[in-house]
Amino acid sequence: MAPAAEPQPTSGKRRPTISDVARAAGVAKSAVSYALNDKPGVSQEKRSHILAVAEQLGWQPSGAARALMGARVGLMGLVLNRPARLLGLEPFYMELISGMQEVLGPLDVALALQIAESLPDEQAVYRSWAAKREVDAVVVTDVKRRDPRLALLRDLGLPAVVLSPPFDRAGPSDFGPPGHPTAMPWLWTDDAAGMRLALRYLAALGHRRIARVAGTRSYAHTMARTAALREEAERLDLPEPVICSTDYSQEQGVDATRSLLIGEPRPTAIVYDNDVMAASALQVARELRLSVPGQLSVISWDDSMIARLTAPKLTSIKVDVRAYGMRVASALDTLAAGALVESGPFGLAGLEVRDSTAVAPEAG
Amino acid sequence: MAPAAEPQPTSGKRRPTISDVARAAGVAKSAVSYALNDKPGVSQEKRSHILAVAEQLGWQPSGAARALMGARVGLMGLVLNRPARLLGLEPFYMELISGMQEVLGPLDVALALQIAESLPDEQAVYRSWAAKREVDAVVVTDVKRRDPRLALLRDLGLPAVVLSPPFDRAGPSDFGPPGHPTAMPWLWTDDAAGMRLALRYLAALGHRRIARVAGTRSYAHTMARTAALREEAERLDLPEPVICSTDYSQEQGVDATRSLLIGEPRPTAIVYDNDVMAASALQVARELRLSVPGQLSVISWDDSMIARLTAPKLTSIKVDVRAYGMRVASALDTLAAGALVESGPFGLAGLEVRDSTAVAPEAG
DNA sequence: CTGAAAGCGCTTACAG
DNA sequence: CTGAAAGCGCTTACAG
Repeated sequence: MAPAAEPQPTSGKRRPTISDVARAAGVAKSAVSYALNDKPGVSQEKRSHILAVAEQLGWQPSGAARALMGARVGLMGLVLNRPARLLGLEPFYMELISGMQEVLGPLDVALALQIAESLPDEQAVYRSWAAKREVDAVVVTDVKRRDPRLALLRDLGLPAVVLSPPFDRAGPSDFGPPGHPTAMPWLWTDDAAGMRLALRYLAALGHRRIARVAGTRSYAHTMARTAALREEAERLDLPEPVICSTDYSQEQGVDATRSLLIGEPRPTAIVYDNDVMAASALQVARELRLSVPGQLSVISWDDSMIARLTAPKLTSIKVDVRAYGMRVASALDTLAAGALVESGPFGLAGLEVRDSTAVAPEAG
Repeated sequence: MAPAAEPQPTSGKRRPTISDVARAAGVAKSAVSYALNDKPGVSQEKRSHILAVAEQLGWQPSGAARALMGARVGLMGLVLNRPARLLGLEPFYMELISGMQEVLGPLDVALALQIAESLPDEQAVYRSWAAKREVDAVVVTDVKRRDPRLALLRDLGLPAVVLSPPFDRAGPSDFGPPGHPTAMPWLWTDDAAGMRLALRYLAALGHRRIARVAGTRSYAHTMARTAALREEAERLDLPEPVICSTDYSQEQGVDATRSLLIGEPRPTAIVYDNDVMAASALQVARELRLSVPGQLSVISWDDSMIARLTAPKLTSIKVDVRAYGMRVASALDTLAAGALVESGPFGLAGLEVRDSTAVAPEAG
């Protein structure tokens, strides 16, 4: 944080520059610059005098001038490319942002938030940010296979943290071997592990007909979940799970749930890709006179506040999104300082068991 | 949005400046500047030639250099000063932001988001932003009486949109008479009207013992709601409503609800200051074996997604937060352009009637 | 260790 | 209408 509330020298006046400080301290501009930036070139005595004068005058650095010199601008970029109407509904982002700010706030860096309507729009934002040096680094979410944004960011030389699992074991092309730091590290929560956990738990409860209401199909994290679901079902000798794709919205969640529940054979458990859809699923179950968890078990993803607001409360795959945000923020800071960061998974997925899951009806 | 995807001239290279454009076009730097900024001083012919060359070279303005000259920086500031852990829970902010971006995105301006831990921290952020010219204007929320931030922003000369109702009829001191545009306009949703609406509806259903679980007591909007509640209750000849203050969190909402419901006389209806607390109230009612809406009517505020996820769905005081955000954004843009904006209320409060309200038990 | 000077990329009076 | 020049606030070689 900036220094505590100082009385404004003379409000409305032009604010002091290093020339003013130099004049007041009786030294050269360069001496002031060295002192202020803690660089060699001034005696200890002069240094402290200059600092005192600067503080007394209420001097503050000009971000514009420093940015002109190529310094960090103290801003990280985040472009959200989901339809705006869905954003208010995703606690994930607010929690991510609040975790990021936990780290960035004390560093005095803010988050530049933009909402884009399309992938080209999002890329235009990156171009503009890179050209204007408006941000030090960006975070990229919802990555698709051969995502054009990644190549663009590399060309632009804009450091980025990619919030996505890699597409295969070997990892994406500009990914490098593990232990190889890069200016575009991938940092992901362990989607596959979360899915396996949920599936094993349901299987242990005797469920066999397990369905899934997934988010956007082309995202890497969706694909990671899907692959894990299929593999684990096979390993557990369960029938192939039915998967419905949605855009994460309440509406599509409701539709998918309804079609699953009126289908044959009816699943006894459904895993959802977010809390919002799982919560609306409860209403569909009620509408169809199916008791949860008696006749239908429901597992949600994210474990946001929503999972605790419903009745019954939702069993949820839990990721510590705030801690994830903090990790992402420190990666951004490292990149902004010109250093490199290693790719890798973040944290452990857990299962928060609440009241929406129970033994399968046949097994009961 | 920036122009569509152009192939990078030579990626990794130094990006072109107006000097490069001038050289390539065979004109003076000043001519380029005039042409690029659509100012007089170049012939039409040269102008279009310069524009073509600039585009061909992939020239982009340097935000830093322009900011040095005092131009707009294309960034609006929003400091959130609620505890970070509560932010993920407030759909209000995400909806406000998404509404703002609806307007700001096409203007190519981003939102600088900071989370502050305290009022002094928040003020430090404003000082720093003002000194570094890091934002063009800011939005201020959760205003208290004699809020020090307002005087600070005025002194700093940082234009601001204040998201709060005024404290009294005459309005705050730096508020000016209606119809008087200012660099610090107040824009508020009609809290008083929303509260009156809710109260009249409950009274019409026969409720008399009506309680309220309020948010932070010192905020102007909380006070506006409280005043409206008291006045309207008196007008309707109802007993004075009991009011519990909270910090908007689920936990405090639960505590307040429980203490109200085990108190004597027990209220037959409770109005909540947000959706989160109202949703958790349903769980307290269940815990105490009180049926909603049979024995207890519940009204929430905000009408976010949460109101539709609970069972029963919540009757909610509805404000079009996204539209509000759009209005706020255009006010910010006007201020950033150096013009003034009039203070005033925004939009109409409505009541979205769902399943959490019914006739009062005595009247049933 | 210190001081005068050039330069970052742009805008804007100021003479021609 | 055009061109050479100064300046925004800072940093950084470069001589003393």
